[in-house]
Formats: sequence, structure tokens, C-alpha cells
Amino acid sequence: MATGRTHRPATRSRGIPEATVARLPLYLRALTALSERSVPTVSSEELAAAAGVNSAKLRKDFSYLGSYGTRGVGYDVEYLVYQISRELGLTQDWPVVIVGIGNLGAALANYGGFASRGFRVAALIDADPAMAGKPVAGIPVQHSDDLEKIIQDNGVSIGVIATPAGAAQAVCDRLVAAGVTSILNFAPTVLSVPDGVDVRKVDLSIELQILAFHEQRKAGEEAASDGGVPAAAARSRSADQGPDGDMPAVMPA
Amino acid sequence: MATGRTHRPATRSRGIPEATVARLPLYLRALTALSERSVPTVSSEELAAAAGVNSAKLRKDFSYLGSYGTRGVGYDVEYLVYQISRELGLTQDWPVVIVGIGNLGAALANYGGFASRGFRVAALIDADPAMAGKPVAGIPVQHSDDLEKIIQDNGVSIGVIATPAGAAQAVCDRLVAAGVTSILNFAPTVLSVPDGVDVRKVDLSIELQILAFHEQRKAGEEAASDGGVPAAAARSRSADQGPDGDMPAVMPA
DNA sequence: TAATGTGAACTCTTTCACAGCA
DNA sequence: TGCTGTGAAAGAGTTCACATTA
Repeated sequence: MATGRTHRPATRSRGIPEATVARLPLYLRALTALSERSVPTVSSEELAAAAGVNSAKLRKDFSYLGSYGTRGVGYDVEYLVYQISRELGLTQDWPVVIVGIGNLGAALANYGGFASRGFRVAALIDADPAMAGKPVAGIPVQHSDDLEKIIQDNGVSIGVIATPAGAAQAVCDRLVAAGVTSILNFAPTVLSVPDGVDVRKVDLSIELQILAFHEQRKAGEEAASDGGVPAAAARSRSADQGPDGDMPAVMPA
Repeated sequence: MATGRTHRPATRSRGIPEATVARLPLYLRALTALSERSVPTVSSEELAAAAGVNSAKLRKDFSYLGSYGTRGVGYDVEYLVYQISRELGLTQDWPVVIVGIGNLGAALANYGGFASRGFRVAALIDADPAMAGKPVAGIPVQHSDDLEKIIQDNGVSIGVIATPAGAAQAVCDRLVAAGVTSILNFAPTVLSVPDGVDVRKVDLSIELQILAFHEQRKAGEEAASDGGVPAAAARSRSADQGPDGDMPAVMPA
């Protein structure tokens, strides 16, 4: 999962819960697929299955948006598509810049889902002069010297950072200074931003590490016979340094 | 944020909270940076700042691992690096396959952070025969016909799906059948997997939509004068269809 | 009758505030 | 003295179960 919200930490008076907001795109995708198949209505049960959540959660989520369903029938697909799109702000056009056109940046520029939902790649920016002018996904790469001007000319408020970690904070600072207020960060760094700027991060390495944690646990359980305590869980949990694996070269003081 | 856990939904007896697990990689990264600068100890306050969380949360997180700090002093950096690595299962080697070597797959293959922490790209797999044999990031791409054999020969338990959405479920099914039990999914689809298989998803489009939601809200607040009700929030929240924007062509029944 | 919409219960997560210890 | 470790309280998110209504 990506996380890293900085905006509005405390009281969200009257708003939609963050967890619900995070699921709206999921519902929207499932609804769009139904819409393309000209399905007119859908029940919470069916839609929930398509989105990979349970139906109680879906109904609760929708209840924050309003009463858009019909008891005994379900939800009107087209109407819901519109309501969710509007709630997410996708009925308007969002120009986006991608900074850092390496392998990842190029992949993002070529990503179709980008353009499909209100997002438009307004510019690709890279620090390498050799890249300047080269088209990627049909869009010429511009040099980062012009970053501020590009942001302002295009009215960009969302920036995507796909640079190496070392460059990310500097790029972020320049984006924010130029007026960007939402950042999607692919660089493996914690960005610091002023209040009012949202940062979300996507971090491959973190996702893999979380998977590894669960993977390891599965292996531990297999080893244990039946309902017993897994070997790895028998470790002392509280007191004086009790490592149960091999120790590293460096010991604690 | 990526989500999509399927494994162990209910009682997690004795385990580390999921929210804590998700932050351990963050702490580990910050600690690794300190370690490289040969910093011997760090306080919860300093480490929390480096990881972008607050110190109470960090101390609570560490308390689930055990008592690894020293009161009045802080935490031993090297020792913590080791403990967190072990907890995450990074002291062992995890062979990973990447399926779908398009722009994104290539970017992932080239991603340095991959190799640095216990993960090893065991194979790159693509369905395009023209790709077979072509080296990407120094690793020759193999054809997907051999997927099952590759998984088994390398003892792979973690698979990364970077194929188009249409191919993702089929690839997933084959990976699972071949023995993969953790999947990181970059395709914009909900994957269904049997119990015991973990799926995490990374979805660019969803992240952008979440940012757009907050971005839209900021714009609405600017418009409102001072502490007043934002224009967009004045909408009726409950009853008979009350859209406040332009209506789409299709109306609800 | 078949589905939504929602209080209420429950679980998970965060934050507070301070006892306890080096 | 200065920091960790942690109960307790507060807050957020999920699930239950059923009244409600087209």
C-alpha cells in the first residue's frame, strides 16, 4: 500500500473517511467495467465481489456519499459511476507532470490508465540534457531547468516523482515552490513538505518486505505440527536480549 | 497505498499488528542510512523524524518486537537493523520472478532496491516470443511457457505481476498453481487467489485518484471565505437525488 | 420480497501521559 | 536526568444484524 498523507491530520469534519476514499477508485473501476458491458443495475453483493471487498463495507462506504441505491433493486450503474467520479474530482481534467524519465518514468508515461480517468500528462521532465527533446510516449522530454515555468504554464497541481532517491527531496521542494500541492512519490525516500501538501508514496521495496514478513510466517507455521506454537513464535518477547537466530557480527552494547 | 491481504483475516494470536509490519521497512531504511554514517545509537525522537512518523508510534511499534532500547539512551542502530531484518524475514534470500517485461517490468528489473535487501530477481518472464533470450538488466527474458519449471527450479515463492490487466488473473493462477504464495500485483485488476496466498497491489491510477480527491477538496476550501461551509460541501448529503454539478447524459431511474 | 441504509458492537490503530529504569 | 516501554483513553475502521422501503 502506499501511504503518507500529510494533509489534514486531525478532525475531518463532515468528510468521507479516508479508508472509504481509498476504495472509491476500486468501485469505480468495477462499475466502469459493468457500464461497458451495458449492465444497468448491480447489487451491493455483486459489486462488492467485483471490487474484492465485502458487501457491508461497500454499503457503508456508499452511505457516506448519500443514498444512491434502490431498496430491493440495487444501484444504477451509470448514476453511481457519475457520482463517484464527481466525488473523486474526476469530472475535471488534472494535468500531471512526471519528473525523472528513467525506466520507471517512461513506464508511467506509457501507462494507459493515466489518461483514461481525468489525468493528462502535461509534461515529462528530466535533469539529463541528453534526454531533452527526446519523445517518450509521444511527449517530448523537457529539461528540469524549466520546471517552474512548465508547472505554471500548465496549471499543474499534481506531480509524480520518479527520480533516484537522492534527487527526490530537491525536486519535491521545487515542485511545491512552483505551486504543486499533491505529490505521488516513487523514490524510496521520506519527503518532507509544508502543511497543505499531500504526499502519497509507492514503494516497491516496502511492499516486498511486507510480503516477505508474511511469507516467513507461513514457512514457520508449516514447520509446526498442529496448532502448536510455531518455532519462530516461541522467542521471548519481552526482556533481556533474546535473539533466537544467529547473531550478527555487531552486538548491542 | 497497496493493500489486499488475503491471508489470516481474523485472529492474529500473538502476532505483530499489520500496521506495525507495514512501518518496519520504513524504520529499517532510516536505520540503514544511520548505520552507513556509522551512527551508533538513535533516540525514538530522531528515528521517528527520519522515518516520517511520530515517536510514540515508533516506540509502540518497537514494543511489539521486544525491549530493544536502553532507557535514557536510545536504540543501538546495528542491533535494531538486525532485529528488524530478522523479523521481516530479510536475513534469508528471496528469489523473485517478474512476469511481464514491458516498460514497467523492465523498470522493476532494473530497480536497485530490489537486490539490496534479500530479494533476488531469479527470472524475468514474458509471453512475447520475440523477447525470449533478450537480456533486461543483465538477465535473459524467458518465455512464459516455462513459467512452472522456472518457479520450481528456483524455489520461488514471491511473484511480481507486471502484465496488462487482461493477462493478470491467468498469470496469477499459474503462479499459484506452481507454488507461489505471495504476489505483488501491478496490473489494475482485482486478483482472486485461494486462502493462504497473499496479494498486495500497487496501483498508480488509484493513487492519483486519491490525490485528486484531496486536491479537489483543497480547491473547494480556498473558494470558501473563512471557516464557512465550502461550496462543494453544501450539497445535500442524504436524500432524493441531489447532484450539485452538471448531470451526466444518463439519469437514474 | 429482496435489497439498501444504518445504529450498535466490535476490533484495530493511534495518541496520551507517565511509571520505570539506565 | 532523559529516555524507553506501556497501560489507558481516544479515535478510526469494520462487521453485524435488522428496520426500512421501493
